[in-house]
Amino acid sequence: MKVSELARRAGVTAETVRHYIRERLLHPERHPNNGYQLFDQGDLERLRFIQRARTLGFGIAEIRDILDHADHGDSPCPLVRDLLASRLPLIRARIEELQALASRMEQALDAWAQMPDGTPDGHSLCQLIESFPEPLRGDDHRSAKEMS
Amino acid sequence: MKVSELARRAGVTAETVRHYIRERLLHPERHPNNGYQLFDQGDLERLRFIQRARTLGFGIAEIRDILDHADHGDSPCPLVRDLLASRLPLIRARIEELQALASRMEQALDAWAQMPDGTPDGHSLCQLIESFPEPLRGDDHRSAKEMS
DNA sequence: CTTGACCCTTGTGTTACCCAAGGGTTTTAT
DNA sequence: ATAAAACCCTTGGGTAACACAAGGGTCAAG
Repeated sequence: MKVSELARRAGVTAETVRHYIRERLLHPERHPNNGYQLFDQGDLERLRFIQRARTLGFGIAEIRDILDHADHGDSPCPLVRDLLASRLPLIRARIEELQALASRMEQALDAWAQMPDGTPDGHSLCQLIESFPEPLRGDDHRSAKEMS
Repeated sequence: MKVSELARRAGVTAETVRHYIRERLLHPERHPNNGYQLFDQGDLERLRFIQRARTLGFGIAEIRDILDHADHGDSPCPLVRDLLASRLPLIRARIEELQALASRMEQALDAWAQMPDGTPDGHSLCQLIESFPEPLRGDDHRSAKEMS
């Protein structure tokens, strides 16, 4: 099958497939005449594996490592376990950040009721935001547009 | 004060300050002789405002809008409220995604105990990942490295 | 007067794709 | 058979919010 069909069967875009090829996660054959990239059932399974790994939070470089191990006949499972174990706490931390963020937002919206939103007097930009505590240091945010 | 001092007082790097200048969130004066960027107390407050807005999940473009409104004498509060209200559900959705992700990861690590991780037989890459349900469509992930 | 500590601008890298352009190929419909 | 639709290829640029390095000017202290 060709790019678009593989993509359709896996439920991704053709661009995504081509991206994975560029990143060497997939190694399709080439039709000798026209240079088209050709995939078989194994590639479809491989792509589905990639998708599952992505939902588990693995990055492309990590998936490439996993696949390379497997391609060389080594079991990638211990690698996967370590990656999973090391990332889990980060995810938990991220969840807490976002929960704190959501709380602040709700708090802000709730507080809106008893605050005037008149024109700023030259000192205040927006009472609502200005009344929040200072970030105090530490990586926070990196959250908004990421979510599309 | 100059870039580094402003940065230090606000608890960010000088690079971040320069980035905000490039993005027109800050408009420092220039020392006529050497071209150094000079900030005053108002800029420090402005930078702190930006930090708080960032922890509330606002993007730089949105903060620029907010600041521009205020600079023109308009109250940015209604704008802020709308932005907050429209982003909150996205954040909640993102939290649920990550919680599901964490659950899958824990489930995977727990299941590890009763699974052999022998060399793949040519069909299985990693039982653990392959045994997961297919993504089934829908934007998931975008989570790992984002969290540094 | 020479370090060392800053300052400036510009350019590159990060993540996982999306999208457009320009140009060949294959399939389909007339 | 042929023309248009549909798909293929590669290359290059864009996204968010900075970090970092290079190359070069400036300034305060010893």
